[in-house]
Formats: sequence, C-alpha cells, structure tokens
Amino acid sequence: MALKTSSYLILGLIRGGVTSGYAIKRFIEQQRMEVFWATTFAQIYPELADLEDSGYLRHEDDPHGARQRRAYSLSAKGERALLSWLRRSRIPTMELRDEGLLRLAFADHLPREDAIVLVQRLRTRAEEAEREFREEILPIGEALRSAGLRFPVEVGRMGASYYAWSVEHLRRLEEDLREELDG
Amino acid sequence: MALKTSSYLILGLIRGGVTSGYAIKRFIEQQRMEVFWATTFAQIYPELADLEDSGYLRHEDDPHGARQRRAYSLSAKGERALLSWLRRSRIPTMELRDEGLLRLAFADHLPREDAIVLVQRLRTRAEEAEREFREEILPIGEALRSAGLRFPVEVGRMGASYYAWSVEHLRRLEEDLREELDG
DNA sequence: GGAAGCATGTAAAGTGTTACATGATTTT
DNA sequence: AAAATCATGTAACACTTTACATGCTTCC
Repeated sequence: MALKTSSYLILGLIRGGVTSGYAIKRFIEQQRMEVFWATTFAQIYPELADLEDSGYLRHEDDPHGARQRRAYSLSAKGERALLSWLRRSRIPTMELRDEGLLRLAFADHLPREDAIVLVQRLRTRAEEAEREFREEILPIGEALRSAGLRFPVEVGRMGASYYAWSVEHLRRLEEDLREELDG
Repeated sequence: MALKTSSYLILGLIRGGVTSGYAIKRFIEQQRMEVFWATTFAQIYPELADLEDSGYLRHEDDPHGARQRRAYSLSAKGERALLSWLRRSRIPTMELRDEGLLRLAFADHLPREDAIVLVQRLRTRAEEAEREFREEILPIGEALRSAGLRFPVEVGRMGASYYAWSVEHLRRLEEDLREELDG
C-alpha cells in the first residue's frame, strides 16, 4: 500500500496529539490547513481504517459517556513512514486551481471598464483572505508556537503575507488600467 | 447543462483563436496556464463535444493534408456564456494543494537540522519556479501583450513575483533557524 | 527510414465531494 | 425542548488522471 499525501496529513496530526477522526477534521478547519490541503470526513474515516489495516495506526476505544470515540496512535511503522516522508528530497510542485486568475487571464475579452471591476473584485477577495489569516489563523499559530510548535505559525505567515502582497499588486494593476483609460 | 470552470477555459481559448483540441492543450502547456488551471486531453475532447451538443460551440473540418483537424468557434450562446462568466460578481476562493507547505507545517516532528534541510529544499523549488516564470512564461506574455493582449502577462508577473517573494521568505526562515541552532 | 510532433479520441482506474444515516452530549 | 456540536460512517455521484489506440506529417 503506497501512502497518499492525505495519509501523511492524518499521520502527522495523530502524532501531534489529534487522535480521533472528528478531531482531525476540526483541527484542519480551525487551523485552516484546508488552505493548502483540504479533506473531508468521507476521506478521513476510510483512510483511518486503511492505515490501521496496513499497520501504520492502532486505536483504542475512548468513549465520552455513551458516545463512541476512537483514539488513534502511530505504530513504529507509522512513525517511520511519517519521518521518511518529511525527509524525502523530492517535493512535488504545488497544484493551484484559481478561477480568479483564469478570469484575469481572459480579461482582454471584456471592455476595459469591466476588466477594472474584475480586478477590484480580485483585490477584495485577497483583502478578505488576508484579514482572515491575520485575525484568525495567525493567533492560533502563535498559540501553538508558545506551546513549543515552531512551524505552523510560519505557514500562516506565508499565507498572510502572500495575500497582503497580492492586494498591493492588484491595487497597482487597477491604477495602471485607470490611467490607460482616463489619461 | 451547467458549465464547469474548465468549460470556460475552453470557450476563452477558442474565442482567443486557439481553435482545435490539440492546440488548446499545447497553449495551456506553453503558456503554463496549467499553473492555475490544469487539464488533459481526456477532459478537453469530451468537453468540446458536450459544448457543441449544448450549442455553445460549432466546428468546421480544417484538415491539414490527410490529417484531420477541427476548427471550433463560439456560437452567440457561447459568447454570451463566456462574457457573463467573466462578469460574475462572485469569485470562488482559490484551491491549493501543496505537499511542501504540509511538510513545513509538520517540520516540528523532525530534528531541527533536518527541518532546515526541508526549508532549503522548499527554497530551491521556489527558485526554480521563479526562474521558469521569468525566463519562459513572462516572455510569451510580453509577446502576447505586443499583440494586443494586456492581461496574460499580468498573470505571469503575479506568478513570478509570488515565487520571488517566497524565496526571500524561506531564506529568512532558514537564517532564523540557523541562529536558533547555533547562537 | 525512424523519431518527434500533430491530431482525435476512449476505457479504466483512482480520487474527491455531496448528501445521507444514526445517535449521544452540551448549550441556549 | 430545541439547536448546536460531537462522533462515526456509507452511497452515489462527479471529476481527474493514466494508459491505451489510431493514423498522418515533418524533421533529421
């Protein structure tokens, strides 16, 4: 069984103390890990079962009253797999799907005024994403850093400053387009 | 039939004069549109047939000697669909899948020296992507701009400066980590 | 003459999302 | 008492990728 990237996502979170399927999903949402690796319950639960069948994980029952819950942990094999994945020399290129950039690439098909409106909308979208990173995600990262985890906040910072820079870029493009139109 | 984003990708390229399935694939590769919207022959050809069945496209035979080729063009319906998509107020948030960022987020599981190696590798990957944008993609964009298309080069510039900025960010992180280790 | 590129497609396998199903506990 | 949240899962559908199949043209 060859592990997928989402298998390592699960192994990494479990090693970090996020031990149930539900908690994994919640952590990915709250920490906005979905920004760079999205997943759903329909992937997590079968994947947990597969990883256990293949010997990367084990679980204990960990009920809360009469409400069932499982606490997963890594086996030695799971530990080895996670560490050797983190040490691999090859890092796949990122995959991006952005309808916004696609529309911008086609903006020549619009009258110039409508193209400016599109650029404004892209900027607004980037401003909202930047605010979300700064106000919601970074504080959680800082808290994790105080708790001894150095790296989650770095990923948050990269996200926040990417969007901040993106806002600037789009603002300048909007200005240029206006000058071309008016001047 | 509700159109998917990749339907609009095809409509946009055909309107821009890229008229055959093969040419669409080649253009997406050469212009590195795959960076923000990847696709394959196995999607393009059935999609062309669907778009024609639904009345967004028509085609003429356009053989090259005895080698078959089709030249597609937009119907009035296809034209309307493309333009109204470009004018939509809602722009979906971008989707990113980046194993590199995922590994960085988990770098606390590695000894600090190995984490530094990971950061170096991420920087190298970003440097290579930046060079590719600057040397291969931007020149094509500039050529399109000279030919009257204002926007493709803007998308290329955003890609190039994103990676340039990313290299800087990773270089600083690497320095910080070294100081924490040595100092 | 062979390799690379042009050109259109299909089949099968793999991956991912949406909707649904069930039931307990905590909060309002 | 109702709504929200915790918790685990399945089924159906949609989408994407990989591999294959076929045949012509251009370049070396």
